[in-house]
Amino acid sequence: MGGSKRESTLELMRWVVWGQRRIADDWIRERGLTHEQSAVLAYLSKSPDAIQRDVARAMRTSAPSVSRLLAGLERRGLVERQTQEDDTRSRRVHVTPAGSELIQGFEEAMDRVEESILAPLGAAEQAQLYEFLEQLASRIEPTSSP
Amino acid sequence: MGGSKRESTLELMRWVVWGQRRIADDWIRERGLTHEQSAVLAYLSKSPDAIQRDVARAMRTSAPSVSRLLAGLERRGLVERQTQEDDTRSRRVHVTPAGSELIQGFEEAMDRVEESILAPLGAAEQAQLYEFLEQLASRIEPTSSP
DNA sequence: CGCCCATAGTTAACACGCTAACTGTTGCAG
DNA sequence: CTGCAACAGTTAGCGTGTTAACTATGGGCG
Repeated sequence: MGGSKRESTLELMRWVVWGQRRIADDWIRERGLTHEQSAVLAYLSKSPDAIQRDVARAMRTSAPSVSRLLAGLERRGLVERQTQEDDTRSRRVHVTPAGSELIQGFEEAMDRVEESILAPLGAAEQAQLYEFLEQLASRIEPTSSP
Repeated sequence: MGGSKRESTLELMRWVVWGQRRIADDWIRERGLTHEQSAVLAYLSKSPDAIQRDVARAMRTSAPSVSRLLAGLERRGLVERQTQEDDTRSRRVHVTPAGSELIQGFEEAMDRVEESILAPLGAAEQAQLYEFLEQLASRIEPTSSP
């Protein structure tokens, strides 16, 4: 009680994101995965020719995180990494059949989670929210290259 | 090249939040703190009689995280914890003068960060965005009690 | 050709999030 | 009064995010 403290816009955003993770857990934990592992598997399913650096950029995380994450997935037989012949620095990553089967239905499940989160808003409001966020995000992205 | 992939609303939100953390780093890292430590110090400055459980609820994190985080702050002399006499299970936490001085100006700095993030939107749009998020968040919060 | 810098990936160290398991205390029911 | 559930806090284990330092390869320039 008390504490009718006004939350900031960004606090609300953090919180909605947290709620989304919470709901998505149902699908993800059922398969013994983490959010990050699921996201990477889903990305790799759509980008079969990616090298690790591509994964890092797409997930907006660091190279060390990707290195560890993929090592874990490889240990479980969900992905495989093979060094390129023409450039032995980079390693191409591809999802194994086991990984492919495990991540099946991920996108649809996440879409349903998002729907349930956005449900309190009407279609027009959802579209407007999307536009607002797009404007904010577009000012963030270009800054990522020092 | 390629990948003009449409991002989901929640992806955009995660991304804006990430950008906010990035900008806030300037203020926080300057003082040798982390985001979580700053947030906890700021919260404790406004809630002097809090026990650790209160901190966990306010920060929306788990009891173990708070335990470790406060142990670290205590080691640096920024907070102190003392067991209650009437209920020895709980420990009241309060910020030391050193901690109070270090966190001085945090709220204002975070307000400025938020302003810079929301700058692309006009005042009316910011208000509308806030309302949308409030509606979404209000559907999330009550769910936290199983 | 050889030096130098950029790139790809790894490892290590620290902090944090979570769950599970544990200690210790409080309080209520039988 | 005894027993047991609820509660506060801690510890341990795993996975992730970050930075810093390191290896190794690729490509350009003197």
